[in-house]
Amino acid sequence: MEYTVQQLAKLSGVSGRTLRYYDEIGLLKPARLSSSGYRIYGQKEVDLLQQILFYRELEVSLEEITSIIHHPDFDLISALQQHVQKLQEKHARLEQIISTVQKTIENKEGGTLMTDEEKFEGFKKKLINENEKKYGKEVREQYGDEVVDDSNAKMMGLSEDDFKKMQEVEKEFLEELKKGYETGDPASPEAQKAVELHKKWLSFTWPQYSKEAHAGLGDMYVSDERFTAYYDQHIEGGTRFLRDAIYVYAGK
Amino acid sequence: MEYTVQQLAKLSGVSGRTLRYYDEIGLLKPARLSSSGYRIYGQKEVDLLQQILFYRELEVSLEEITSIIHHPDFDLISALQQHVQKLQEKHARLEQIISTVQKTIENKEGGTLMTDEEKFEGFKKKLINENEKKYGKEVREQYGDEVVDDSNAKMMGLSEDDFKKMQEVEKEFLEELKKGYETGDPASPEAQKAVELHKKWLSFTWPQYSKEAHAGLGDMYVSDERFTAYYDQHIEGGTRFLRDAIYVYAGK
DNA sequence: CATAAGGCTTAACGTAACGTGAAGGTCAAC
DNA sequence: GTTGACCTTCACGTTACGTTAAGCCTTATG
Repeated sequence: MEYTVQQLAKLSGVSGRTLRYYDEIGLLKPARLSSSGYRIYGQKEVDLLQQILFYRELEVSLEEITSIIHHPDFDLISALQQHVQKLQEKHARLEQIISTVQKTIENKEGGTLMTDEEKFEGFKKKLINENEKKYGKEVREQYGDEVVDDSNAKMMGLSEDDFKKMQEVEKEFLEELKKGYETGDPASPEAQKAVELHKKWLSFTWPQYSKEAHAGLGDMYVSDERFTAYYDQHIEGGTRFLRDAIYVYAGK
Repeated sequence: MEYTVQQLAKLSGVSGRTLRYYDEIGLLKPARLSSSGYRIYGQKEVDLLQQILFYRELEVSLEEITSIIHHPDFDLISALQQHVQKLQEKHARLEQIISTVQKTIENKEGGTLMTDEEKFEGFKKKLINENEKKYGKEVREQYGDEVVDDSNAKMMGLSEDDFKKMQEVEKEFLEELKKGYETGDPASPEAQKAVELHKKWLSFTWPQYSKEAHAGLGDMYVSDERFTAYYDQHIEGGTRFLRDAIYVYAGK
């Protein structure tokens, strides 16, 4: 059986362009040319194309396929074994990616589809989770388990009403921090008022307040990129300024 | 914090070229240019880049990322859902490919390392598995479990000697089919002899023969691409011809 | 026999996401 | 003042083809 480009294309499912390309790069040349220059493929070429498509399925590059096809002494097995390993890694990675995308969707959906009540619940839990994960260890080491657990318990125990109040206080605090920052002086009345608002904000979740702990928290803010990012998002350099203001407040 | 190209590159792990490219396509523009034309990135750009890299991790195209980043009203969720579907298809496909590669390795290894006995065993088991997976359901529905199970049992029970005989009969059958096909007539003596050889071949594994079942098998051959590919590989259009010949033989 | 439809050819540009020089300006340090 | 490390803008290379474009060949039909 002999085939022209289009016939072989239909037979094999690849495009005519692909066959011409394979000819161009020397991967699969037609058996002969017709008198008018048409490419004519024979049985051998059909079989070869099957082989090529097989390796292509395996995501082997055409360059490698050319090697495999043209050098029968090519170490096929170890090449395939390496290949299967790469595929498995890719497979695992894809799994990871899919689950991340799904989680992202869940979160985003949560933001648009959940009731305010549910949102509130989810938010609180998430906050505690994140705090636990990122700072739990550090804080536990410095202040002991009781403080952390109490803080979490208190946060979970917050009513939605209190939570809203807490958010309002935070907003007030950020505004005052900005005013203070503009004076450039951590000891300015504005900066000190900001620190007091910060203290008020903390009392929503802190079991008991101490100036030392407050100052320590300021240090953590500065040294931890997540907090730095959070406060600097509102005021560039605000984190350091807040720490300095807390130092003044705590008389440190 | 302000960064030049190279500094942000080190910070984020991408190349300088990548940052210039992102500037070029409007995905991430620097906060400003220095007096000498250097790109200067600020905190906002660092955060944005983080977002971009996050979506890139999820294999979202830069074009889509641009949409997501620049249009807050972009339908993120359905975009991500479509995306996750694509990823899952890719995932399933990869699985398929991996199993194909592994089978190939097995075969190649078998070809060089296994004894003839083992080769023979593996081949039979593999055949049964594949038949079961692809046609088991169909055949079971049509002829009942007993026929299938008996057929499998019989094939497993074949001696190496019988198996070789079976292969010889198949070869004879294919040759006769070709002769019949060349006459163009399914009722020709050659074609009918081919059908008889096919019957003989079947009896190696079929518990009992019936003309109805034989004719049904002919239909399945034609409707199932795997069989079509197998028979047409030897004789183009041979599958349909075989079915027609079986019809004649069965008086259908 | 002319013409139209469809298949064939080569040539050459387009794609995605950058890598890799080349040619030349800028900046901090010695 | 001169290295050397950075920065800039071109601009071509990469992979495996897709997509016109211009023009020749073959076959069917009026």
